[in-house]
Amino acid sequence: MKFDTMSAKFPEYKGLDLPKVAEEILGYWQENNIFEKSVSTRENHQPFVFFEGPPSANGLPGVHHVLARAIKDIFPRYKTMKGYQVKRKAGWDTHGLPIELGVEKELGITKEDIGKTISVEDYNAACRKAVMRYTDVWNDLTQKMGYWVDMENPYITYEPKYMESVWWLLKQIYNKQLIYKGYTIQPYSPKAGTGLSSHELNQPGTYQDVTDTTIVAQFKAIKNTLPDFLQNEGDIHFLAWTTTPWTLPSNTALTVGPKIDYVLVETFNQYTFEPIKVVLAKKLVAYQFTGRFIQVDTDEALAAYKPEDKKIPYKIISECIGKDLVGIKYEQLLQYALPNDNPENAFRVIAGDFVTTEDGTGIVHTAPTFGADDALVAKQATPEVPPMLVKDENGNLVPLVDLQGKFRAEMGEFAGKYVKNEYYNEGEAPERSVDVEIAIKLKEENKAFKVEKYKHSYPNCWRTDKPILYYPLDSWFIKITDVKERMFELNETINWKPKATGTGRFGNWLANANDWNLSRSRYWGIPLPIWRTEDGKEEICIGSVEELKAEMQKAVSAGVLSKAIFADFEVGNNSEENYAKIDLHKNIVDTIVLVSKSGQKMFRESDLIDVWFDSGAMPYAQWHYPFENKNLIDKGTAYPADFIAEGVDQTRGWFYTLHAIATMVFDSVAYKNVVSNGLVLDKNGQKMSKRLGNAIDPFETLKTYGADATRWYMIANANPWDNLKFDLEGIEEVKRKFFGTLYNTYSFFQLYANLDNFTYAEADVPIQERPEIDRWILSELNTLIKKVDVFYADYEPTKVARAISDFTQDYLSNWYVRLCRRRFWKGEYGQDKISAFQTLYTCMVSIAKLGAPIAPFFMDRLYLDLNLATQKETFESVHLAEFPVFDEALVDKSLERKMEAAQTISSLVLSLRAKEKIKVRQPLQKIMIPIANPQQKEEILAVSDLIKHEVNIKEIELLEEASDILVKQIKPNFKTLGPRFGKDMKAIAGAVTNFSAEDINKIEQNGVLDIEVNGKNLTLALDDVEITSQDIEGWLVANEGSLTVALDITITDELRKEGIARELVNRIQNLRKDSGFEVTDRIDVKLQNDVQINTAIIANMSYIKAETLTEDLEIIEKLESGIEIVFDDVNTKLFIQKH
RNA sequence: AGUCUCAUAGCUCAGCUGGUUAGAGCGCUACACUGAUAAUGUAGAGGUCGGCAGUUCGAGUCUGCCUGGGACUACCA
Repeated sequence: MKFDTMSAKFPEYKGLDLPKVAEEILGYWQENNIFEKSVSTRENHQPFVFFEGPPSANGLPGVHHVLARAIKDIFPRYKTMKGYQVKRKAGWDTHGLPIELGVEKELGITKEDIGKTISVEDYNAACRKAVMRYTDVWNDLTQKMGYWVDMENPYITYEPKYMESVWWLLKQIYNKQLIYKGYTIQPYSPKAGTGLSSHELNQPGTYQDVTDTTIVAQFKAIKNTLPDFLQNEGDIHFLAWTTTPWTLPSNTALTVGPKIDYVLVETFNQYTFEPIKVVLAKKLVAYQFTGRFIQVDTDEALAAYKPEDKKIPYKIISECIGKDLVGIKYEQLLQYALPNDNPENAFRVIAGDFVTTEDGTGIVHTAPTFGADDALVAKQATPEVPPMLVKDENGNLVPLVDLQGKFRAEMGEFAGKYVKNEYYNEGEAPERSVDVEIAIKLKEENKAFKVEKYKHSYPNCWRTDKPILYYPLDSWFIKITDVKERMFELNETINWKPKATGTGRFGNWLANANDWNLSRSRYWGIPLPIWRTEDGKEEICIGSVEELKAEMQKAVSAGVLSKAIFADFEVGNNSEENYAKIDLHKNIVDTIVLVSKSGQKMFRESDLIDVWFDSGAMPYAQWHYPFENKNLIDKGTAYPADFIAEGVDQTRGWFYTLHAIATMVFDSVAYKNVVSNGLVLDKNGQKMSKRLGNAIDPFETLKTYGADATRWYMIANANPWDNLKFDLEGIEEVKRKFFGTLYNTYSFFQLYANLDNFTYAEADVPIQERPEIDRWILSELNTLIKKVDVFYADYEPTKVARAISDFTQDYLSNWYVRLCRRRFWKGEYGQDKISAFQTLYTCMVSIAKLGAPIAPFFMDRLYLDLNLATQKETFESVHLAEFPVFDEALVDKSLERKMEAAQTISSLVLSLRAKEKIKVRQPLQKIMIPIANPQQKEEILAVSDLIKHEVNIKEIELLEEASDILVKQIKPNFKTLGPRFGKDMKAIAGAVTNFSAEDINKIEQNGVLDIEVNGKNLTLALDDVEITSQDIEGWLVANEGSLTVALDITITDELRKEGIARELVNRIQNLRKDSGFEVTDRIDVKLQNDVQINTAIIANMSYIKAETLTEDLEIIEKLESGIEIVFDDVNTKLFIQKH
């Protein structure tokens, strides 16, 4: 495509084809490097920093990416137009479990095969290849949707430079002593021998209903630790329920809800029939004492119980709250082992907020080795409750269950048994599971209050289909708990859109943040750069390739490493060639053995770093900081981000990791403004998914509707943070209503501007010399510019789109152009016409600029087309142009009000005409409008010509308020009266509504009126009431708000003739058009004689001729050719021909 | 289960610090207009503002509870 700059015409189009516009403009951008220029022309301008959250190229893009990326695109474009330089580096997230799982599926292998049937090297190579599979598709979408991001030099998380920066960051955190290795309870599959990520746990079908043996166990309190009020009650047992009896030997605490009510109940054990006193939540007494139990009130009833009785009596003897129980110690239930550390702190009652009274007993059996909540609550207790960990053969602390899921040797008769029967091989499982055996044992020892089967949902390993175990695993953590307060503080300075996500979801999350588990026992990711001696006493964290080389050198010298790798890597050489020589992935760095200070071998900790750390590191790693581009970060030119945007689902993902790393390493925010966008649902509000078949293909959509309509629809329809119900019909509507209107406006302009050779060659018509309506639309335009600028600056794109489209449709098209049509095609090419052209041109150029960030292709087309003929600006693209500047001098609020009044009045008159079935073509004599004050009078007079023309009436009569033909109505002003009179409001409202015409007159004239309500005297000011003229006696009246219009519907003979003349003009114009005449052709007209029209024609001859460019008009007795014309009582024939 | 979020006309959405008659567009019906015409105008139908309580002279708007949709986190004796 060519843009012929010498042409002086505005291009003409056959129709609106948005996809074609997008395609052409995209080609234009590419040919002329517009994107590059949008950055390079802003060299040395203030930077506006944007971070691109990296998508994974492993999956295909969906429509939701179009929304997310439209938002990411809008603000950088806006800021560019505002003069900022906005660099936008694309990025790819290349590591992580989804990629690994995808590769495993493709290769038909499982995790266990890695390192066996396939080398880690080959496996990683497969991942590397797989992850960039769809980059072409992504690049294609990026271009077609008009997303400007630098895809030439993206950051890629698997590149050595990126990984080196990640290591550096991690080392900074390590040096601040925020990294430690510790246990955490994780889902673990004993059969697969691996921990499961939450992602794996969320696979469909993971949770299944299983029936387990559950036990309500009796834990015997130690007497001297009981509070006073329980001292004299004899033996007391706590009741605690478990669905996993095999964890009972690992019990080290009981947890109660501090605010929950508990009771002491006296009764008998149903298995041993021994008398017992038990503690449980008050709410759950009825739930536990079912079946054979019966409540009694007296000690006698209790005492009367005999073991052979069918019913077992129970009696509530005292009550307390959970807090009162905290600190009580109890005897260990199953004494096989003691915790290795601080056993004296075990076996006591602690408090936990997670305790509920939904089921069980309200007292939770707590085994910190096998439950995440348990571990947490045990840790929070003072002193800490130790987990049941014992020393193994090597002196390491381990739980009572080994990694195969078997009880350890300490477990006596249970030793060597699997804790779940499902873990045995087919046919090898014993008849009684460990759970059942424990139940029997407890029953015999008077330690089981109740044993029963219970059905609940429990997660199974998606690979082995066996139940998972919650098991403590070794992991590396970042001590977020140490920095969360600072994170919370820094978060307060971030501008979140919407606010609630920041203060609510994110803020709350920060306030209760747990330590960040960095470890992933996978293969394809950034390895933890920590090497450790076997005893774990010495370790080193590596923060650069340079450091690693130095350490390897030491290791070689010490003889623990045979040969240092990366030998030909030159330290300090940041060239791509140099970095191409190294690879920091697991398969490589695991071969490196380092030497400790004391001369021992150190091996790399085998885990990888959580991929979320990768993405949170991008502000620095994308620049290979601090090894290169140090100033970009240190001087703040590329950090922190002014703006980022992603889906709400990233709140605890990317938004979090960015924030965490920035806080820990730089004590800074990573971003100042963040927009979190909602989901894209289908038109019924269902989540889009391939499975449901309701997913929309983004390419299809862009191809059908074009990027502009799609983007405009997505942005205008709902706030970015609300979920979008995506409906193709909505795009269709946007196309028709907004782009169609704008296109029509342009076509209209183009048609007449080209006819008159308007090229904006003349000097601007001074604003004072432009007609009222021009000044009005320019005033509205500037009001719009101001609003839009504020909305963009405030990250409110939806408000921007709606404001622009309201202006375009309501003000520009439906009012300005409609009322001004004649000015464009009638009369001389003089000042008025030039003013009209200039005004409309200005409006359209401004709309192009204002809307360019949202509809980048169409607005550029519009801008270029307008500019083509005028050469007013030298920019090659609207995106290189400057954002319109608000000119306060052009804003005339009073004029805006006047025009609004004109519109309201016109619409009232039109509605009256419609009611009376008097068509607008029939002129009427006058309307009357009551006015409240001189200002209103002046305002209506200013636009009276417009009104007269618009509704086809001859005169407007303004009625002063004193006029007695007005019927007035009065209403109280609640806003002023309410606060003053409170409870008396109702009475006052009643009184005011019942005011007589006399009362109304009085308050109007005196400005005040004294009234008496509820025996109180009070004074009403004019402000306290609203007076409107509701009616004019004997006239046809309509009103809206405070405006009232009365219409004179008498049609005089003269008016009737004029109506006929107008009707004829209309028919002639239609015929001209149907005959295909040019707008400028002059014609001759012949009309057949009709009694009705002759006098009308004669009376309005010059008018008819002027309107229709008629040279000769003849009335002929009998017209042979010509078309028949019938209206009202008229029946004639019409013939026209070129003069 | 917890945290957050949403709920206004058949559909998509406005509704400012509470002010008495809740708006717009689309769609539907009827009528009009016709040198922007695959547009436009006017009128009509269509709402217990998710439900229940409370605060208030007054609640779509503030508070609490409940119901339903969604997101995230967790998976619990």
